[in-house]
Amino acid sequence: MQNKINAIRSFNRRYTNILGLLDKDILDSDYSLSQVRVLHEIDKLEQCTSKYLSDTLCMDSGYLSRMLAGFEKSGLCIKQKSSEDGRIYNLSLTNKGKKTMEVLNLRSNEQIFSLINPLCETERSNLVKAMTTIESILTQGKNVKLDDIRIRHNIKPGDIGYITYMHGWIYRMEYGYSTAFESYVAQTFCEFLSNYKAGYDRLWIGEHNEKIVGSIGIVGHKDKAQLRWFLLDPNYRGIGLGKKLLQTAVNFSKETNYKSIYLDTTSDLDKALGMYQKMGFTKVFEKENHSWKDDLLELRLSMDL
Amino acid sequence: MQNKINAIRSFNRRYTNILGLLDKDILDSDYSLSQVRVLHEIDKLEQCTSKYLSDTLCMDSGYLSRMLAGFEKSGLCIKQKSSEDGRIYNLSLTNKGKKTMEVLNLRSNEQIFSLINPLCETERSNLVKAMTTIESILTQGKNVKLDDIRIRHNIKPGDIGYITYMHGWIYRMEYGYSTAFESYVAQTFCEFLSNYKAGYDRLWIGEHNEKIVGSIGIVGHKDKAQLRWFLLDPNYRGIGLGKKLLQTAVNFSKETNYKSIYLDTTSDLDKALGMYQKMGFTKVFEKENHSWKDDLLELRLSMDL
DNA sequence: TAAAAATATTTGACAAAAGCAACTAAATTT
DNA sequence: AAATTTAGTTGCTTTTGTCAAATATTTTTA
Repeated sequence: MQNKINAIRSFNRRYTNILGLLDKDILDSDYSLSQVRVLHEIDKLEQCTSKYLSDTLCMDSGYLSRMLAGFEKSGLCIKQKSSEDGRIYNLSLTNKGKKTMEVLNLRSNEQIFSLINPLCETERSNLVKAMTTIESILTQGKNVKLDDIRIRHNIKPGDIGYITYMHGWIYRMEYGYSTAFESYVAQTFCEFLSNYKAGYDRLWIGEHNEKIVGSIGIVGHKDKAQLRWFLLDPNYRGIGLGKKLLQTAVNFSKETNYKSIYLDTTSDLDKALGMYQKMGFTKVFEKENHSWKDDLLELRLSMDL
Repeated sequence: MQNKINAIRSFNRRYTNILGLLDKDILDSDYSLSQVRVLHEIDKLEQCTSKYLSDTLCMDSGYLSRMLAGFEKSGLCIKQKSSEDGRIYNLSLTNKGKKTMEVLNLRSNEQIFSLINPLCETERSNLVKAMTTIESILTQGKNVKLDDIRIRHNIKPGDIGYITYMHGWIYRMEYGYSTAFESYVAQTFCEFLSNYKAGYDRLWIGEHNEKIVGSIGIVGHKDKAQLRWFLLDPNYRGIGLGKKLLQTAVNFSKETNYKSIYLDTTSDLDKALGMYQKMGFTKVFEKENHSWKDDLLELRLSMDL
């Protein structure tokens, strides 16, 4: 634990410096960092109040009041007394305010550009993935919407390994599975890729800012489609991504004229089980399997298409 | 590119808030954030100067001068005129200053603890890994020392997939290899794990804050040891990690009484090639291989033990 | 239903933080 | 030896942020 705390503190110190450097530039403009943060919030929200700002940005309300008065005086912002509650003033940017934000955004974009410009494409991507990971963990997946997730089905270098890795840590964390399970997953991917037939086999990958957060696949066996590798990063559950992936795979199976679709799963994956059943899958048989964990029932579910 | 910039800006905004919350607490102490940052730097460095502080922390030298005078007055810090350069004053903490830092560190640790306490162990680990990734990318691997890297050889869930993933993106980035290569790597791991004999086969993993940054393995074939999966995260090169991993694998092979050690590599991995030759490996044969890329020579190197 | 409590915002007074520019003293370059 | 550069200091100023009290409105309570 102490090692982790030290690593986090080290990161925080470094990142404080980086943010400081980025903020320095903003200060070249006529606005201070706090002012820009406030303007950004007003711009983002339709219904913004002073209370909201002081809460989310942790600013003194008196300080804010004066700042907002300043914005109003310089024509960036207008205050409108709420019709429902006379204590509240709704804040919004004027056209001038919006233009100002555009300029500030442009400058900020340029800044970030020059930060990541020296990096190669892979590094940039890894950087953004890591940031996305941090955000998703610290916000526990809130603030992510289904539309933010892109689903693709071209397989790129790194995908297979990363999805195997996800199977490893997620099944370990949630169900206590051993390395043997991950090895089994790797095996299934080896088979998948060596027998891969475009148009009949497919792997879908759900990505948030290029970071893989979910997967599902279809493997053809004559007229039957096998559903595999259905997995969601725990911080991306509850937004409908699982349903969307499942639907995508089922739709593909229908379009490809498979007669039925089946999948093997285990008794402890109750959440996924419910999703399968809702989609129309029914149990075909069950048997015991102790490869990855004790007391495990292996189930086969199937659905006619 | 714009997507990445937006993601980074989103992260920066969120992290500004998080750091702000953490800093709030520090301000409960008698010291301001800037003061704590300065004290921390003086504590960290043996030879610290005002110039260094104003450069690294981006602070006004006049402001710093006064702050340092304050520290001296309250007995936290002493200034000593340099014997080599009369303009320079070396800064160091007094015992009182060190004790103050201890208290501040303790408080900061508690703060971070309460930040990550609600998370589960895997999330904490993933958080730290992501932070380590960001630091390593933005500092291009500077500031990492060999001692920071831990080498282990127990295989944990996620390891196999992650190392496969690393092979995928690194060989893609550096040599343009296709997904076929990653699939081949996955295949080798499947074989490795299904034939695994403790004491004869081994996989070493180099970790920085639990993030995998390098690997190497030995697979036994009767009296010959095969060296495999030698890989370094690009941002962790040049610190001697490659040499250490290679040495570890060679030592193990000697101790296990293998008569010789061999490896297969390709002509384009010139850096690794040099390392192998320095270690005593010599070329046995070469042949063409176009599986992963055009115009590739496959080489076998070997060394008697 | 009127008084009390809570909430959103404003205002005044003030202190701390930060920045700029001119300045000293030592070292380096010309 | 004079000019320039560098490290750090000092005086002055502005900006930023805080605290407490005040105002206006709404909600709760008796």
